[in-house]
Amino acid sequence: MARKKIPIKKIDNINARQVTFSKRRKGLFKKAQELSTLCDAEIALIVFSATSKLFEYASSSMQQIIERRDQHSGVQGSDIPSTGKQLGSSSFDMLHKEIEEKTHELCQLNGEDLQGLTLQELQKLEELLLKRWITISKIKEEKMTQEINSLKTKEAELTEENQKLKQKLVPEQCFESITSSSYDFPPDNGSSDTSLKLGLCLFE
Amino acid sequence: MARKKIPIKKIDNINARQVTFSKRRKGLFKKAQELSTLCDAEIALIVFSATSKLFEYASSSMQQIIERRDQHSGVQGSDIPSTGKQLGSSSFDMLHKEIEEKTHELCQLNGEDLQGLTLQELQKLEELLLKRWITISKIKEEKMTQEINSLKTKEAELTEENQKLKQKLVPEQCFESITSSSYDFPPDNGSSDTSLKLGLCLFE
DNA sequence: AACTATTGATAAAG
DNA sequence: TCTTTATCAATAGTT
Repeated sequence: MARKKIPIKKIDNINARQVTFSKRRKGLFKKAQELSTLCDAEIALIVFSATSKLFEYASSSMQQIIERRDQHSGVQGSDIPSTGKQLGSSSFDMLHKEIEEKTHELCQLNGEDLQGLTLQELQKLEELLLKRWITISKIKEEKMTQEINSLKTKEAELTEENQKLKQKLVPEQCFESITSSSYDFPPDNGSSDTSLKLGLCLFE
Repeated sequence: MARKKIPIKKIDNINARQVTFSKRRKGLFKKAQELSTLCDAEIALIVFSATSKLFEYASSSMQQIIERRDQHSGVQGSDIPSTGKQLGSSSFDMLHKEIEEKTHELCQLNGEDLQGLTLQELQKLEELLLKRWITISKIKEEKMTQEINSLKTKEAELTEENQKLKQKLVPEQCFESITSSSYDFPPDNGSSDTSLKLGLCLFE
């Protein structure tokens, strides 16, 4: 590029590396912004320095672009049928629907005026969305845990009541069967155990 | 850049725009790769063309870099205490722990040799990780839904049995209380309703 | 896609 | 760090 051509390999001199990083980073961000403007492209650029400092550029919202990429990857190469939704998980469907609605709302609000916002405004918006997402995830998990615990408590109480009722009945009378279906469950193990031991094999 | 200087604004001519997009995109990716190599930086670059085609470069693993960025953002501005983990959601903790362990394992496996892999190898690795993540999420939700449904079924069956046992008892004898604690639940509403209506307000 | 005249980016120096 | 400047690299327009 200048006074001399340099080989593309890690610059040994720490100082020179720092200087080159500053210069080239600036250039890279400029090129990204130009490409975005000239060709109407949506671009996200994340750079971590060797010292772990974060620099980033996004032509619109960083989070939005990342999610868009996730969708692409998911649609392209996913061999996973949407099992979760096929089962009667109405509560999750409602949550997902709600999140999707809100995301859509956000897109509409910003629409094409996204270009008019400052980078700072966009970044704040983006961070806000991320936080919401995290919050929703945590709330969802918390709710599900609560429901599971609540149901387990109910089960235990009902089982206990059943035991006592049976004790009352047995010594005094009839041995006739009381219900048609069997409901003497084995001690709670297996299918109802929430713990998952997934046989993960990351390199196949 | 060449024969003539062009203003940095959206190129009107569609053909010219397409050509410029190809050329400058190639240049941008090269610059990103060079900066990464020269200065030991971790870089992720996502580009969507105006026609929604996805192009991406990542110096290591795209997903890893995005997650690293999430952590940065999260640590900086998160006002969310980790509520989920404080409650006794042991099953989730186990899942999270497992995922974290596997991710760590992956990092160690690649280590600094990440640079030695080809871009294609890295992209495959990255896609694989993303797929794993999606799979795990879906499996997790499916398992939880199954457990909730299973518990609800148990509850219904136990309740039915209780009803029948009570009918057997009541006409024949004793009005003494059978158990010490009360377990006459109100008809299932409120706390155990999995449906969430989160009062989301995305702009505050 | 290939060429080339220019502009733009930047390595080294101050 | 900022500026300068000599050079190299990218690319707009052309073929």
